[in-house]
Amino acid sequence: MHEGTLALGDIGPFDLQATVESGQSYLWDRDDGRMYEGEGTSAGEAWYVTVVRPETEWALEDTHSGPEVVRVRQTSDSLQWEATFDADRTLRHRLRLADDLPAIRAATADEPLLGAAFDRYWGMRLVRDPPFETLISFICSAQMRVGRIFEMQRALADAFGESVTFDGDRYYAYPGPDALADATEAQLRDLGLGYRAPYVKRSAEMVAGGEAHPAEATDLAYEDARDSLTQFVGVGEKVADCVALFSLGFLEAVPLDTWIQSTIEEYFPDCDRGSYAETSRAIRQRLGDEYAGYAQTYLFHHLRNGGT
DNA sequence: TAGATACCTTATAG
DNA sequence: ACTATAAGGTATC
Repeated sequence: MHEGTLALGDIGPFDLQATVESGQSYLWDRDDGRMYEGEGTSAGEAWYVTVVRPETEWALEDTHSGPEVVRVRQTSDSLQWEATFDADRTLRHRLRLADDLPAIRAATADEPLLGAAFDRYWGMRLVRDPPFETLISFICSAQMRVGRIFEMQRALADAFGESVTFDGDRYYAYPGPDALADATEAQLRDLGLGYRAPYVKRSAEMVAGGEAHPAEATDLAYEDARDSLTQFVGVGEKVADCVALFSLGFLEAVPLDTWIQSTIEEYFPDCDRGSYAETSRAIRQRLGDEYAGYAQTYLFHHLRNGGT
């Protein structure tokens, strides 16, 4: 068992529950099994656990080959973790612990609604999840409630993921491209994916067959990256923006989901330009260009939890 | 190119 | 109980 502690004094403002339960990542589970039961459910100092493949996140180094388990919880003054490997760098990377939150907030728009969102969830970070996992989980997110999206990813991992034991318990890694490409549409539908089942299978086949990989968009200019990501089946502009923002590090990406669209109607009506691309540009500029995606994520979480 | 419609499944409102 | 509606949309026509 590896373990470690990250002092909040070094990291800066951080909110673990908001970060992993706000609907940007569907790859973490609360250890008490009460993942995503709403705001009122106190996460307290609950542990959150996920299975990672360090070699896919650290392509340049690290020789780990199999899946590894890491769990983390937030205490009054630190982030505490336990894992099957040395998870320090992985956590810093995936939870974007190096982000300078005060500087990011200062660089976004001085709007009352946004200020309320920042105040309410101050410390929430964007995540940096692996590209394939993000691609598939957001294909699944279409017309789905956040709580059910978590369930679907859990079902996918349980059905097709590689297992690994940690501290006496069995965990399942997120299935890779090959596993999902080999799954039948019927199997995926049985997990409750509905019409998203063939999308998941076909996109997995594209990656497994070497035809394309979501990570390839990383080096493109933002809008080119978004366009490139829509080549995957089941990926339109909104899901492409989610992959760009929550995985590839395009912090200016603003996924135009139903919540943000209604927010635009109510608070920023002049930003509604008809098309996705033009409205996207307008709201991005309004929220603060380079960190507009951070602003979007705070707004989304705030509004979805009843904020006005 | 812009607009309308079908699509799986589940939960909640009426 | 039963139907309508909506849920972090996309593909197709």
